Amino acid sequence: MPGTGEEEFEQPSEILSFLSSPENIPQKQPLPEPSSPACDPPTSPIEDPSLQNLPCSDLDVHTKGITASGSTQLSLEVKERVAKHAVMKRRDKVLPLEAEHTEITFLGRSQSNKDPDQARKSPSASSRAVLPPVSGVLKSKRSRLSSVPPKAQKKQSGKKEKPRLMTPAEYAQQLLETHAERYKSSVIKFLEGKNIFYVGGDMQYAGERTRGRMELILKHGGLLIPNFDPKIVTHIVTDAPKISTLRALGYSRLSDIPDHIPTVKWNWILSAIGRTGLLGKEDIVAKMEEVWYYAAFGERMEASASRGRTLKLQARHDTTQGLVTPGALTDLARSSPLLNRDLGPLKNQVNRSISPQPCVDKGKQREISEERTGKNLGIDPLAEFYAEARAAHENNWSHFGDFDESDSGDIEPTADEPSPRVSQNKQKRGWTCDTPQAPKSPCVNQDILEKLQELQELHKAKVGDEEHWRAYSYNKSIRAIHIYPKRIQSYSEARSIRGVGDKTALKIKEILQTGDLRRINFEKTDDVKVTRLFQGIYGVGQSTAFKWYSAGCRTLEDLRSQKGGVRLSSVQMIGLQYYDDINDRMPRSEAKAIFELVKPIALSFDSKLFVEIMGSFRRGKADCGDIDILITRPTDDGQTHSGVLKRLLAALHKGGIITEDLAIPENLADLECVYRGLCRLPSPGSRRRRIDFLTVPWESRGAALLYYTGDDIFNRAMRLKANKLGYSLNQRGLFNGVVRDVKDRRVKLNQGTLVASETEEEIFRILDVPWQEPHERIRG
DNA sequence: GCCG
DNA sequence: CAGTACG
DNA sequence: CGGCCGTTACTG
Repeated sequence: MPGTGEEEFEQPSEILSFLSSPENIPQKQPLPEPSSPACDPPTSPIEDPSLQNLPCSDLDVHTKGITASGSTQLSLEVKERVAKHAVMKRRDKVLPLEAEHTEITFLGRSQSNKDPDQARKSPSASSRAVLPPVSGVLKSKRSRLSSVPPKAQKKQSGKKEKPRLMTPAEYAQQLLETHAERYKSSVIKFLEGKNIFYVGGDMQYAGERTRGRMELILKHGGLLIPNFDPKIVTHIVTDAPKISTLRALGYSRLSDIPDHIPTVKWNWILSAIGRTGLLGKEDIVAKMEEVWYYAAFGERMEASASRGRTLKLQARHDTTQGLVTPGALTDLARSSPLLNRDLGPLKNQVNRSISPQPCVDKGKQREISEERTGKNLGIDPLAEFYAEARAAHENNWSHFGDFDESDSGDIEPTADEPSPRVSQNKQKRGWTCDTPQAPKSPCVNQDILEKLQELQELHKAKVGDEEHWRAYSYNKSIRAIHIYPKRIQSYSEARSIRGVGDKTALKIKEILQTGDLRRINFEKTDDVKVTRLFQGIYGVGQSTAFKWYSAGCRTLEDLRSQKGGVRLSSVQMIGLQYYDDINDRMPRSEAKAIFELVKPIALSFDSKLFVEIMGSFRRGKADCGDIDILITRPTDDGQTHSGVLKRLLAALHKGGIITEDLAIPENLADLECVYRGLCRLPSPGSRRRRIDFLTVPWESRGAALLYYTGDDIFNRAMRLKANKLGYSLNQRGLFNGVVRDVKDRRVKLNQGTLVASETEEEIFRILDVPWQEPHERIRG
């Protein structure tokens, strides 16, 4: 990936001439072998590395924490609404328009209109609100990918800790003496009240990494303890191996560490830093109570876990009373609650996509942004570390089971000491869209998952609604099990998980007992295998696949030779031709490269266009199945984007970027169009990639962003919730007062009134769904 | 398939 | 209209 | 027992 993220797009004209240069001759892809292994449909995509760990409890904290009273009220209202709606439904299935709701609607809209600038001031807004082309989503993504230029921070840190060699203890001591002035910058002091002993590894020399980390600890309100003292220290933070850590502590065994002092990895702090834009201080602090999750050594985990809330009290006790905590620091922390995003340009880059609390009410938000505008801090010496934190946050580094040591015998929290995660997981209510999920990649129930996934795929390939919903159901159980923290031990434990019913629990039991699931081989019949193969062709579903199977076709070659008289549509023909290309995912960088060819062309037609890449790319995935591009345009000058898609497609065709059309909108001049096609990089050997364009009216950009960002499961969950609340949500907006057919609830008799559509957060808020960044919207 |  | 696809 | 996203959009 090319680096800095600062490079500007090439000039449109250059691009155009490049595109039309004769050397870009599309080359034919070889046809895939009939039974090539790649024929298997893309099953269970690797989990997104960009996921973060937000346990479900965030929901609670969300609503009671920073979330202002206003939104709590909204919450309540939503609850009432659900109840009311349920009753109404039973009676006559007609939805009332409530007066109180109109008010909310009004509030919602006024928020988005009143202060359009505000979105821009908030660094995270770029991903939440639609912005003019310059500061779009892409930019924030790019800057995140790139590493922050180290120059700026070197300068400052060089000034302070000259070449002088210091031990970590000495450095810590020095910091303690001098830091009060230095860290008046506004960040969330989530380490306040915590006395931290940091072990970097080398006890003789405090390296750059150690020094930086120590500064970060102080910067976030933590108290750095130079020399370990179990009476003072509340947390040990270490990335060093067991031996060196023990040496630093002066102990000989891990068990010598007092039980009340959790020993956590640096990730513990990193992940908190990574959340500073997403959560408020209380939320982060609460989050950090889950020290067991970041345990540095497996065998120390229980000690940390059982400590639980005693820690909080104790920490407070130890510190605020006497120990250092300079007053100035505390004051500042208090006066600037939510701020770590305005630390100058560098910092902004790093944190740009972080969002504030979704539900923060208007007044509060203004407060914050005003406070922010006054500040003018220079370059943050710690920018590099923020980048690191950001990355950790997004890449889900700190997950359960990620221990440096191999001796993790009893990772499992004991049954009588259920981890916070367990209770969260057993949540009995709530919508799928409400809770950001962070599946732990090495899942303790991996074997079960694999079997169920296999079964799901088999059912998915079959014909009929019944099978369809069966597969759907498997998907839900799989997700539930994936986030279940413990190894499932029994039928009843499996049953206790929401989404796992009798049948699945029985299957799990069989897997536990025999290590196998006979049902899989039972279902894995020849027709399913072939059907699955055929459905890998774009434009072929269960129905067609089965038809072809019935006609005697068994391989892709059979289809090519039209065995049994089967006929392929033109789209299916293309799908067959590029079977492997279409079914493979592309690296994120390639999606970006293609997008960066496309965007300037569009902008060359009209510089006011909003052109953004959506889908899995916007969700931060490392690989993308396709490229989804959203196009719209503000209408404040009386113009629209009508017609640009037509021109754009023509240019892309001419440039050999778009090679095949799969679906062309009926009227290319409409403001709202969907185009699907294949494209490729204009370089030799490049493969065909799926590309989609979606154009929408400017007013519905929020709903469109929401829809086009996905993922699919998240969207369905949002729409389901909307429906249950009496709304209707689609890519055009959130509607209220929809009257549905009494006989068939799915049929709407009127389109309802528009409630929200201009910004994503508006829709989140009205539906009372905690705000989630694109990368947090992964449910599949 | 699961859930209400 | 059914089938397929999109997130 | 009915619902499980969308009066989604495009193809044929």
